[in-house]
Amino acid sequence: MRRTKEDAHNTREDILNAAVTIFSEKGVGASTLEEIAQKANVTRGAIYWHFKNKAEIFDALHERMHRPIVEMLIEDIEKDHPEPIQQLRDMCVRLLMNIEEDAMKRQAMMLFIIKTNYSGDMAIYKENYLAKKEEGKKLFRRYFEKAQKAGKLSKDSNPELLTEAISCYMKGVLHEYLINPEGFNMKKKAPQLIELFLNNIGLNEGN
Amino acid sequence: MRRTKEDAHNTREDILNAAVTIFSEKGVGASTLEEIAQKANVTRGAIYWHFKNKAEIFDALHERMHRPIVEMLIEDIEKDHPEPIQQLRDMCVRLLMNIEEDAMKRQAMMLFIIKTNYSGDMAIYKENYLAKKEEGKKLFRRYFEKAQKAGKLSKDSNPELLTEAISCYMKGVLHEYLINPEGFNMKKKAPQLIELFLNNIGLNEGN
DNA sequence: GACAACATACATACATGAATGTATGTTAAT
DNA sequence: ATTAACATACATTCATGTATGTATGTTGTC
Repeated sequence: MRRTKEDAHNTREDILNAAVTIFSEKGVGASTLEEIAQKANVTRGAIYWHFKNKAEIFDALHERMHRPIVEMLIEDIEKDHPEPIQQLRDMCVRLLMNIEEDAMKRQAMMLFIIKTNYSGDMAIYKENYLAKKEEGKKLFRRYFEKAQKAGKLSKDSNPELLTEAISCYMKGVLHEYLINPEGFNMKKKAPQLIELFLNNIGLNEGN
Repeated sequence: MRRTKEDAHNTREDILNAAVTIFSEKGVGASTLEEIAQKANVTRGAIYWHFKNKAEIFDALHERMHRPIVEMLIEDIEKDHPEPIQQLRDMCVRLLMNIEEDAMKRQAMMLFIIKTNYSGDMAIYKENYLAKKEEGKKLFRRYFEKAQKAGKLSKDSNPELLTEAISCYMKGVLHEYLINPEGFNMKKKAPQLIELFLNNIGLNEGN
């Protein structure tokens, strides 16, 4: 039966929210539309009304789930801070902690780093994933550029390489956490791991 | 018809080798026994003669694929070296390079880090994965312990934390490489990334 | 040594269930 | 009255697991 536009919008949201949960638990490939429908309290017919297939659901999720994390970084880098490396350090710790606390962000990371197999039907989304990853790296890079401009990074530092390194490290820490959340004490480890790495960057910090 | 024991053994190996390739391309969940059978030039009947199901193939692969990497680390750590941190540095670089060059090792990493969704039927293998990961970490730790004993690590260093850090970092670098091998220049980046990282966590050469 | 009986190592055929996509029915908004 | 937003029914395909067929290695008996 026909519903209001608001009801239809809510149904679509329910489907997407259900999909996030199922996808991030079971992986995209092993999730069925029936499961998603049940989780959303609708039938598969409703899913097919709103989306062409599973891949289109994934597509709809893609941007919306990256956004909060990207926005967090953008918001932070645009703040004035006398010590950009310290700023980056705090940001990394905060990001890791926040991913643990905020289910939406955690599911986003789980979905894109662990639970999506970018081959077969999903291969077309690898470009999206790589683009988003590159976007995140550019944001990290801005911290180093800011530090360099402020003279807080030694002359022989290479922002490109530092960006690459912190990206790898953050991904590694996240992967370790996401693969076994109960076995990884994020509150304790995030500060330790990040400080260990970022402590010696720009040894003229505070000069 | 009955074959020789050697023929049967060869068939089993063909099946396992085919499975590695298919699994590491398509992911375990999206691989079918028919594909593996075709790759191995046998029928599904042969697979069912040798293995109960897909999971049992995965099980058979588990130990054998970790072994070369673990052995590489064991062999290295057991060598006498006056500079254990330098030794670790070289080992990390060599490991990354070797994973790029050696298809077996690369497929192993691809399979266990990227292409296996440890949920559903595969959830029972998560423990195996975590155990192997822990084994690798213990080997990394031995470098730090060796360095500490040789007085090449400062008194306030924490081998546990250093082990955790290098493990996360190596995983991050590998993940970056494996998700997009064509876009990652391992020969150029591995030495740079490893040197930068170890320098920044206070493991400067010549300490 | 010859040969029959048995069993192995597959190949092929059959049975089934699950998931997807499409068609059709229903009902309420517009 | 029309049509959107679903729910339900139908059709199809695919992958898995099981059953059966085939032919050759192995072993025991004569």
